[in-house]
Amino acid sequence: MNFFERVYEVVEKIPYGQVATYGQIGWMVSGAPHAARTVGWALNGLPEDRINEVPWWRVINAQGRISNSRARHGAAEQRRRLEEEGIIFDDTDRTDLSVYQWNGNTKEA
DNA sequence: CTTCTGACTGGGA
DNA sequence: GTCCCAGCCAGAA
Repeated sequence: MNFFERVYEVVEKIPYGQVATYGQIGWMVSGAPHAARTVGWALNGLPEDRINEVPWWRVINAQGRISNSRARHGAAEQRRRLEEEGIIFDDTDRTDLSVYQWNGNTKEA
């Protein structure tokens, strides 16, 4: 299993209405505290056919903001999807991680 | 093998 | 609060 696939699997486990940070994903898949960049890079290589099955839009940075400005789909679409899930954005386009951040557990919150 | 880059992060200005 | 700089991991050239 490649690092990419592991990232995708973890992202797929993010529950509806919740988000996870790149650093969090990185720690879960590789155990490295600073693998966040690699996670973003992995999602950057996310195949188009997996766009609909991997909730990449639930992955944001540690600041609670969207960093995918350079991504293909853009931050606008990501924000729109998150808002549809009930996630509220601040005036500075930030979310409250203390409320929406995924605890890493798929079974119980 | 070495070098570069990236949807990040944290600290300092 | 925002902006800029240096460091981290994993893959591609």
